[in-house]
Amino acid sequence: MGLTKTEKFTDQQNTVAKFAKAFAHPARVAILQHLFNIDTCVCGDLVNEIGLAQPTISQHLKELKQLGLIQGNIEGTSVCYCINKENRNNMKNTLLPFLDQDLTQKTSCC
Amino acid sequence: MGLTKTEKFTDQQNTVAKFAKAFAHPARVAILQHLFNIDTCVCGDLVNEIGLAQPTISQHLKELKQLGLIQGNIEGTSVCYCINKENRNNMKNTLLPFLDQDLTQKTSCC
DNA sequence: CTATTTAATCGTAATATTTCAATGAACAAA
DNA sequence: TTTGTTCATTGAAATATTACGATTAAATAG
Repeated sequence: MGLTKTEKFTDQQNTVAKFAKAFAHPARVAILQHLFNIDTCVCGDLVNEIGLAQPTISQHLKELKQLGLIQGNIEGTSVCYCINKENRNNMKNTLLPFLDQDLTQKTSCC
Repeated sequence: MGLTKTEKFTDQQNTVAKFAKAFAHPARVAILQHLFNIDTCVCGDLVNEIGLAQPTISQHLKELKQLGLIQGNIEGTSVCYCINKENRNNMKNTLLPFLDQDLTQKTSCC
């Protein structure tokens, strides 16, 4: 137990959940927000920006990278991260229809 | 450790993360989707719909209820669940601006 | 009152996540 | 070469999440 029964759900449902997990932690929200906001790419100043230890930030970056939402380029001793626009659009296109459904015609029974 | 350092983040970031957690599991995605889709309220047939044990579904429902996204009414021996539209709009208004940011003018350095 | 039905709760096991100190690897600067 | 900087990885501890059997609680049916 403690293990999600992925096979019980549709691909759609698993994909939505997977993308939602990306920003289901405030540190990853902060990282993404930072990368959204700046024009020029960020490097390790994320560690200063957010107040967590360097390995912690590194781990969150790894998860976002594995999801494909960000990518990193080595630049000398530092690493430059930025949004992967294509995958980010993917996420948008997956999540927006789920979030944005029109419920005005639905009757609330409770 | 193992505990999110909420105090390091802004209220906005914590709120986004909190709402994202709501559908960061495919079972909760399935529950929400089901409640979005039907006009009349659902009850315990969520257990049949999704293939998980009754206590497991009950637990996911509890989380969604605690977030305020759904509400339940007792109807005889069964319980009727439906979306709480106000809080659902709250979630929408919190998450959409985050997801839907325009990045076309941002330069990708990598 | 006694089943029966439905769903919440309890208890517990398994797995996942979050965090960081310590270490390592790659590069730059002295 | 040695030293310092930057970041990834490892290892471990703490906490959280997921899942379900067993039980309980509440309403209904007979």
